[in-house]
Amino acid sequence: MRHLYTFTLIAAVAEAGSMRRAAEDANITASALNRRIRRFEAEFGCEIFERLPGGVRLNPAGEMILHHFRTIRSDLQRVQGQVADLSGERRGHVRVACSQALLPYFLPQQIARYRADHPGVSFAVNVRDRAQAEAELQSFSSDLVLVFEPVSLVDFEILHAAPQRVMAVMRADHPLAAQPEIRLRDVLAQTYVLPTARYGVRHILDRAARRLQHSLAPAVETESFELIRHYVVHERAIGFQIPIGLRVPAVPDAPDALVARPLAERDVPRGAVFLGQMRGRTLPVASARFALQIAAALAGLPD
Amino acid sequence: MRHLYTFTLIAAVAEAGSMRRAAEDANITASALNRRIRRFEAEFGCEIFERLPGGVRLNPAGEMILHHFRTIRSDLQRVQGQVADLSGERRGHVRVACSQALLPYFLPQQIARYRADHPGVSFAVNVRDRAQAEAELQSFSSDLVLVFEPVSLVDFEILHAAPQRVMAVMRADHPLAAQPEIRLRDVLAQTYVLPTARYGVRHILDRAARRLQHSLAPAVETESFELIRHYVVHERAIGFQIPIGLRVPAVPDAPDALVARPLAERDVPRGAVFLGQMRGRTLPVASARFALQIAAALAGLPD
DNA sequence: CGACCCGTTGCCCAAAATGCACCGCCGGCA
DNA sequence: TGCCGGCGGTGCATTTTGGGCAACGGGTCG
Repeated sequence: MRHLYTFTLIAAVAEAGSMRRAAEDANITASALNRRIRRFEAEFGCEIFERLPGGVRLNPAGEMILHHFRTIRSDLQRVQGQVADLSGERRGHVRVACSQALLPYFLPQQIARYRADHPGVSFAVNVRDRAQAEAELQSFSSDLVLVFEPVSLVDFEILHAAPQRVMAVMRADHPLAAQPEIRLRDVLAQTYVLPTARYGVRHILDRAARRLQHSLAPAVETESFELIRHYVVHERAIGFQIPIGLRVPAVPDAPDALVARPLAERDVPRGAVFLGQMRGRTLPVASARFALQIAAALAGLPD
Repeated sequence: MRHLYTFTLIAAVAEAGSMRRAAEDANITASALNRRIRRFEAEFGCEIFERLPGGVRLNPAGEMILHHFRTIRSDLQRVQGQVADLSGERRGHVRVACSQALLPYFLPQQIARYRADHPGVSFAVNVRDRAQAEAELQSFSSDLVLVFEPVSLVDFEILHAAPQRVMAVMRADHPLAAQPEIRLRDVLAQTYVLPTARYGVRHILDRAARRLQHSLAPAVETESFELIRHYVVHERAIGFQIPIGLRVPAVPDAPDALVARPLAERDVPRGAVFLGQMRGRTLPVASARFALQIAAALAGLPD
């Protein structure tokens, strides 16, 4: 929208850290940009940037302005969505940030189901770790977040929480695969593969290991759960994942097939997948409806 | 602010019901205004006015836009207030809509007390009946509402409720003045003066009378509680008011002095003065602090 | 000290917004 | 029925706004 152009530029400058760089990105000259910002500051009543040698940085007032901007922009999009909705178009766009575990099965299925009813609604799905996901909400970059074990819950309004046990993933012919439930100390004696500290699974395992006076020594540490999953086939190691990210047969049909066994709950407490939005925000219709569907689906999960 | 000019014009057109009249008020020509609105509609994606012979009217989409505008305008003012606050100026403006009963004693005292600490904060006080007050909140024309017995409570977020008995007001030499508590049927046998149906006191009395299979027949019906108060001196009638709007001696010092006696609670249930704001809105600092003070003062009221 | 990048400003011109005159339309009224 | 007045909308000349360009002063870094 035309009337938000100045705010867009302010956001660009804040991100770039320099007017000249932001001006290049926005395809205008630095002088024009500079004058827009100076004019806004005059109107608003105070400067919103600290001028430093080498660039600019938002001051506290500027931070507030930027937040205000993001609020009204998302609010305007919501209004536009509602208007489209009342003219019967039922269009919209849903932006979701989620943990890796939601990618292979859960989200594709849910999105497809939603789009079967509402083909006019498009989706943007971004993979984010726990901390990034919450930042996405605060900056209004995502409407919904679906994440295992969120970090701070500041500005995070919980729409639903689905408990998830941590599962050990291994080849069917792995020595531990015979047990229906696996003790953590048995895992520690084996070769195992872990996600990095940014992820909820690792966080839970770290705490559990600390309680056993152990520290974790993974053979491989990675950001990719897909790598974990494939790696355990090659080295007969143990990987970890939560049920929502798994679809493996209880009875394997081949020795190199994957099996998943829950970790004993007395060793490793269950975590939860949280569905959340920005606190206090009114979601666009499409996002709100999708959130309802997700919440229902999470509630219907086994376990 | 410059970037809200179009919205301001839209609001003016919506209020005036005609572009030409709104253009005159805004000191621009009708053509300029018309083009602004047409351009906005093109940008926004749909028309926001119904074109009628004789003028225009907001359609549902336009109503949403107007509400959006009022939201962001008030939000921007809040941000400006916060910015001023963090630079230590402690300025602000508080807009209160209230019932008549709050005018003579309660609000003047509270405002004076607040301004003693924060002389930079100014106030706007408007008298509104119960329904108008709630409309003021919805249109962001007032920050706070202080009203006896609100009507619908739609979008009305209750910050505090202070119970208030209905008091009968009369001359000290009135026959009923001897009783410490007055029965409604005794009142009905006398001459009495009532506020109109818009006011909470009347509403409560109407219901109470209906329970006694009576209907109210006031000698005088008026919108002004001040008139009621002065009238009962002249005709020895009975008036009504709530304690917060009264400051009369328990023991009168002259036969034409006013006395107030509570109506028996088994006849007339107590009502409440509600302090409220627009639901979900974040108030400017000054308004929020003032609301806290008012809530504390209401909580400390006798009875 | 020079090279470089930064924010900022004066000058000039293009683009956007406005004012003015005018059109077609519709309801009210003689 | 035809005229009048008010309405929203449009073409055109004009004014205002905003952007591009070049240059300045100030700061850092090599």
